[in-house]
Amino acid sequence: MRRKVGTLVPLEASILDTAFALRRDGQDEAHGFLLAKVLRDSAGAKRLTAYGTLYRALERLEGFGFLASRWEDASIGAETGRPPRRFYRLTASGEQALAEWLAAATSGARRPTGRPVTT
Amino acid sequence: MRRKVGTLVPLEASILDTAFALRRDGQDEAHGFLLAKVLRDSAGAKRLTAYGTLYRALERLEGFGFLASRWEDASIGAETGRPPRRFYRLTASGEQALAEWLAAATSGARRPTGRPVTT
DNA sequence: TGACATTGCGCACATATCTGCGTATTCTTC
DNA sequence: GAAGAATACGCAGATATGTGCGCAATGTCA
Repeated sequence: MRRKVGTLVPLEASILDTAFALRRDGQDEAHGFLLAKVLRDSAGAKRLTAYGTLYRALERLEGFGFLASRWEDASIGAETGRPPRRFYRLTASGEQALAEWLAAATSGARRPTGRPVTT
Repeated sequence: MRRKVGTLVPLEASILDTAFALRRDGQDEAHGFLLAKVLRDSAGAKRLTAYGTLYRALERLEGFGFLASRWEDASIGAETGRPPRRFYRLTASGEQALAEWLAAATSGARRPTGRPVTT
């Protein structure tokens, strides 16, 4: 898809947007699986059918410094029989990148998810 | 299937047998997923298609005191992105139960897995 | 031996993360 | 504007464990 440097691809913008919305609702951190669910529900539905896509996007966003991640306290995962979760948090530059993307989007192209942009 | 009290069902015997064989090969402990693979390979193939079945059998065996389990050091699971593993170890009474089952099996009925009984 | 109760077993799915591979889309360059 | 390069996306599968549900197999009792 060849990214224009310094730009977000729509999925990345959706992720940052979702992380932003979750934080506004008191959820400072969210793991990939949760983000996937929220995205799937809120977005025009069929968005993000594959998890691999999301996890790779999260990796990219962390690489850009737009998200920061930490592993869930490992001792929790055991005993629950649940895989360990990786929590992502929106960074200041991530927030800025989102704002810029939204600004660019309103002045022309398409909007992030298909759902109402964070009000 | 209604178990005759104090008896092992074939799957349980297969598990204990496999755990015994693995220990003989230097593997003191094994997690469910590994046991499933070994069972699937060694047994007459089609055995144990469902993991749920195995995990429930492991639970039973632990309840009987024939297996003891411990969770893998939790910090390992994170960073690898792999679910935490639960390691099972054959206990003395488990070994005895297996021996009794084998004795009962040779004097009449079917053998554990379909594969050669631990030589 | 036949009826009934018990329970093991298989199937499907949930929880989380990640990798490989091929396709499709986008950007850049001529 | 078209050709080519870069890469995001979807699909499939691996790694581990667990639960819910219904059928089938087994043991017990009359």
